[in-house]
This record gives sequence, structure tokens and C-alpha cells, in this order.
Amino acid sequence: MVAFSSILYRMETGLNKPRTQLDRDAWIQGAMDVLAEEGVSGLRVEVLAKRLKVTKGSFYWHFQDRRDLLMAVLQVWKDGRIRDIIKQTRAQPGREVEQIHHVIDVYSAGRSRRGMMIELAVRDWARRDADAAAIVAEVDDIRLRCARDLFLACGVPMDEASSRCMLLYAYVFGVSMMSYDRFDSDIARLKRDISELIAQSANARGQLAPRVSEPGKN
Amino acid sequence: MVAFSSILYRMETGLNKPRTQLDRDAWIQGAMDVLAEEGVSGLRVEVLAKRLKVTKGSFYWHFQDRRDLLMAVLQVWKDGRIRDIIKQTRAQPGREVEQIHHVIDVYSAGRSRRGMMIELAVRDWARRDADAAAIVAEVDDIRLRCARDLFLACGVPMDEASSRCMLLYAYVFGVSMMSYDRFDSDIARLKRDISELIAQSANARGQLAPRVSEPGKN
DNA sequence: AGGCGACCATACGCTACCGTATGCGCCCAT
DNA sequence: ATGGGCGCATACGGTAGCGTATGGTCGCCT
Repeated sequence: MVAFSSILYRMETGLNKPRTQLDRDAWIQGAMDVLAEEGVSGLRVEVLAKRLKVTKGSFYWHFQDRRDLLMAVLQVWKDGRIRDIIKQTRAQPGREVEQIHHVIDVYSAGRSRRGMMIELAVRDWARRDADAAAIVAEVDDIRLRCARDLFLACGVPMDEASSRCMLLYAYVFGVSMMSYDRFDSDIARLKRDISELIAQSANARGQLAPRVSEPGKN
Repeated sequence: MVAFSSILYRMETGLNKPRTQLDRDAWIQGAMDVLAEEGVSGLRVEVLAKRLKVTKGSFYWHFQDRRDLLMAVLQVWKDGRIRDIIKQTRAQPGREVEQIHHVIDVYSAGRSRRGMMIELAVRDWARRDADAAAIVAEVDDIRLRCARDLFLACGVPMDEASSRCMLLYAYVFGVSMMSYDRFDSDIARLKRDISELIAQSANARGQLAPRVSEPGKN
């Protein structure tokens, strides 16, 4: 009966693509989607199986149990975040200031909504799970250090660089949890101004003391 | 009402020992505790009943269903938040700047951990529930306007006041979701500096021109 | 004394999940 | 062709939780 449906599916659609089998990674990717939409508490084995059009018999072939999936999700999330961090904070010399603005923009602007939903879901998860908390702590540490290096490259002294990069990340996460539509009609200007506030002294110093041989500014 | 008089009677007669009857409010308060510890998804009626040493038979006498409790929790949370907002942002004239710092301190310093846990739980809740989202939107709007008034009272122009109060709240919520212990050894200094960054121009203007007519920068 | 109503316990059916056991078709190597 | 392993389906037992139905208890009123 099931074999029939599988065969019929292939015959009807005429695809020689042999019924793409699910590997561990496909499950994890599906889990990321559910995580973004429903949070960890909504990440159930049978629900996820239904989404992927299979039964949980498949799941328990690839994973030992639900926790196994959750740990894999955390690992994949961590790796992706670290990759993004080094990519986003690697600026060509002299362009550190706009790179800072770019980081703020990537997170706080509406784009990559899925990424921010996952981010928030993971952080909520970390509030009650030690494993998730450890992963978040790692990611935060790397993020903060990379962002601080950006400020340092602008000539900002150490302490202020620490303060500003911390303010930066706290802001982008915090603003993604707020409702501000009623507050101000020109959200774009608001966010632009805030971005300036955060990068402020970096900007000033970047203009005045750009380290070595700085020809035309951006 | 009748339950209340009943309780009063027992308290007066000194025999509140045998059976402390629960009223609707006791259930809601218990629900707040669970919400802080487990989030909405952990807020189950049978779990809550067990915490309160009763069975769910009691629950369904006071509430129509689980959603009824959740809506009551939202309402109580909203009222409490609004009360706190007007209390925190009501500064005696001339002390607006330190009032701003006080608001930042209340949220971002570790104290009132329970309050922040509830705050985060409600905001996570609001990401998937329209009713919770509406409540959060209301609270955010009031908070932002009250905080903006504080900046305006310092002589900060409208646009900048909007930016800074938004940055303020985004920061305090965001920082409560981050792990920064590994990042900097002197967290106290870090938070103090950030507080200064947020209230910065308010501070300058507050010192220099606490009254009207401010031709300062932008 | 009897009754009523507020408050709670108990028991029940139902659904959603988890994890295990087992069956079964498909593909590949021999 | 065939036997074995891979990938999945099916079936099962178990727990947790929701909501309902119904009965019990205690205080208060007349």
C-alpha cells in the first residue's frame, strides 16, 4: 500500500528523481523552520514528521531521540552564526564604520526575519536549558569580540569599544521583540538615527584619525 | 466577593489553617510564577493546580478554560506594567536625567529578575499569539511615550528623544537575553558606560540648558 | 434542622506526543 | 536472482494534558 503510493507518485509525476530520501540534514533544516515558527516547545517529532511527509519511523532511524535532534539543531545554528559573524565583521581597512552600520542593519532591519525568529527562539530556549545556554554564551562571546575589534579598528579605546558593541547587540535583539509601529511614523529615520548613536564616536574618530594612509573616504 | 468575605472570616477567627480557599487572583498569581519559570508553553492547568495543592476541579470553577486564565494573566501583567511605567517616569523637575538612568538601572541590573523573566516570557508569547501581541504593543507604546517625555523634558529635540528612548528599551530587553560574563570582567562599569551612552545628550543638555531655547547641535 | 451555594475532588473520555518493536519495499552487490 | 541492509511505515504501550460530569464537603442562612 505504501509501496504503491511511492510507485504511483513516481509514475504520475514522471520524475526519475527517486523519491528524495531524507537524510539527517533535511530533518534538521525542517526543524529550523518549525523552530522559527513555533519555538522549541513546538518542535515535536510527530509534527515535524508530518511536515516532511514521512512518519516518525523515519525520524528514529536518523536520531536517537528528540533531544538528539535538538542538540543537532543547536550545533548547526552555532556553526552558521559563527560563519556569519566572521563574514560580517571582516571589513576592508578604512571601511570599519560602514561595516558597523551594516551589521546593525542586517539584524535590525526587517530582512532575514527567519534568522531573527530562530535567534529569539534559541535565546528563549537557552533560558531554561543549560545546553542551549552554553551555545548562546559561545556565540555571544564571539560576536561581541568581533564587533569590538571593529570599533577598535576605528580608533575607539577599549572600554568604549566594549560598551558600544554590547549596546549594539543588545539593541538589535531587543528591538526585534518590540512593537513600535504606533510610536513613530518614520521608522526608517528612527533606526538610522539609532544606528548613528551606536556607532557615533567610531564615526567621529574614523573621520579624524583613520589609522594609516586613508585617501578618499567611502 | 463572597470568597473574600469567607477568607476574611477565617483570618479574623484565626482558623485559616484548615482550608485556604483559592480565589481567581491566587490562581493568576501562581500562573505568573509558572510563566516566569517555564514560559507560556509550560503554563498548564494541571501543573498549576499541583503547585497550588488543589486539583483542576478547582480551576474550572474559577476559569472557563485555559485561555481564560491566559487572558487574565495578560490583563494583570498589562495593568502592572502601566502602573510601573508612570511611577518610574514621573520625575521631579530637574531630575529627569537621573530618572532616565534609574529606568535603565531598574531593568538592566539583575534585580527584579522575576519581572524580567515574565517580560521575556510575555514577549515570546506575543510572537505567536495575537492577543498577547496586542497587549505588548499597548505597553510598548505607553513606555516609549513616557520615556520620550523624559528626554523631551531634558531639552532633547523630538526626533532624538524618540531615537534614544527606543534605544533605551531595546537595550534593556536585549541585554537581558545575552551572555556577557566571559566578555568583560567589569560588568558594572560596562553597564554604567552604556547607560551614559543612551542618556548622553540628555545629560549634556540637562547640565547646560535645563530650560528652553536650545540651539545645540542638530 | 434542613437546605443552598461556594469550592473542590474524582473519574472519565479524548488528543497529542514520546519511544519501541517490527514489518516491508527498494537498491545494490554478489 | 537473491539476500541483506537502508529508509521508512505501522502498530503498540505509555504519559501528559484538556475539558466535562458528577459527587462530596463545609459554611452560612432561615
